[in-house]
Amino acid sequence: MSTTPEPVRQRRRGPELEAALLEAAWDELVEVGFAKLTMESVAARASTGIAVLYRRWANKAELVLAAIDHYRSTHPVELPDTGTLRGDLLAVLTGMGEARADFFAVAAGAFSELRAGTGLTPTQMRDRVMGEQRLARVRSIYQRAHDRGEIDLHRIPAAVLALPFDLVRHDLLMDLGPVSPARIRSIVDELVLPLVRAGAPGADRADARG
Amino acid sequence: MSTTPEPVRQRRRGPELEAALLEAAWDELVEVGFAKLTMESVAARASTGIAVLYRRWANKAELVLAAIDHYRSTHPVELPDTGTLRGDLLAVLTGMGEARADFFAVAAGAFSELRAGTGLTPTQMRDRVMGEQRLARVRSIYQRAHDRGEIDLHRIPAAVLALPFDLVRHDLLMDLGPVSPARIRSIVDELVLPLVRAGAPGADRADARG
DNA sequence: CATTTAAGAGATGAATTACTCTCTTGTCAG
DNA sequence: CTGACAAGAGAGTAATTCATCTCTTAAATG
Repeated sequence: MSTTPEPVRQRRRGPELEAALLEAAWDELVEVGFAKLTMESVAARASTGIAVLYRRWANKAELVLAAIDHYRSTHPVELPDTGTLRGDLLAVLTGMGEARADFFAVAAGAFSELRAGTGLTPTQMRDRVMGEQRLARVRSIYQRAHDRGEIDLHRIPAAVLALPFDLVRHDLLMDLGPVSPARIRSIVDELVLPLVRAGAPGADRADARG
Repeated sequence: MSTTPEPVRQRRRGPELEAALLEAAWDELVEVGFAKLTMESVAARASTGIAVLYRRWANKAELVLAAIDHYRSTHPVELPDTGTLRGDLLAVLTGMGEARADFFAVAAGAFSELRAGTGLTPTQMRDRVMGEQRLARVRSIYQRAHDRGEIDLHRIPAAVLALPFDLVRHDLLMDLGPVSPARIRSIVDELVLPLVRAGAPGADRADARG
């Protein structure tokens, strides 16, 4: 009976509190957007006071930037391994559409105001918000397809490799909502696969074989 | 000597004044963005008072929306006729990159704040700002190529036709600046043309001819 | 247990700004 | 020439909100 008296924590502290603050800020961004987000609305949503926010971030722009970073790093796009290039592309684009729908809606809305608040150039701002990875992380998908002999990587233009991700990003920005499975299948089957197969091993004039 | 005394107009009126107001608002949008644009800054730039603005537009959101409309309709994307699909695409994409660089930078920045101010949904907002044309206007380029026998229009997926414009739009949104000629050539020569030729007249298995 | 740190709560200052109202005067219609 | 309309100029209001500061008290540290 004399076990630890279970310390009913009444106050969050450190990383736990910080995560709660950033999530509150993110939720405010999604619901009301950058302009209508106030330090008080974030503090109220996190059930705390604005002093707690200013103790960590110098101003609204810094807080929002940190909230965007936090969301991106806690909601990564999964890199699948299905065994085929087509399967990998369908999976990663679907994951990207889901994991990044809110992200692009928020980032697009806060972009120019954040620039004004931080003094960064458009390019700096984009790299800061997007994580400046772009093609880098997904390259492994193409590398595996190359190793399997599905494609000849060094014969495929970079524009082709970036194409599916550019288009999903485009759709996310234009619709500010999820990308339909039909659209993803169209991108893969009608655009990417025909283009990569034009440069597939032994496919220079592939059809001339028959 | 008794010619008309050349009425030195001291006050702009009607359409002339309205155009000056909308251009002043647009310039403010480009220079300082939506958040930092104030009714007073627009009025000052147009050398008038804010009452003149409120006599025409009920609030800041309406003014900005009108300024965006005005810019789009006074800066249309040229639809060239060069005689070849490749030439037409290069020309129209170049024109789009130039005529729409500022446009996307401004529209992206004002988007979410405008939504809050007007109460429109994201899709309504997009159609309002973009003019909901998208593919419609440029279809004539493909139609002419079809009539010349360059392509077989009804065998080409819609995603292929939209591709170049989606990508230029993507680049404009991501870089918030002009699209390089090299990138446009890459889009046309490495992506669009290989895809449309896959569906060109008598090209099902074209290379089997040789 | 004593000490330090920071969380919770909120009052306050200062600046910005959307929007209204007033008044004078130039411009157009009849 | 006259009357209606709106441009030009600006004062003023009301609300919002970023940011600072104070004070009490819970929780971590040794």
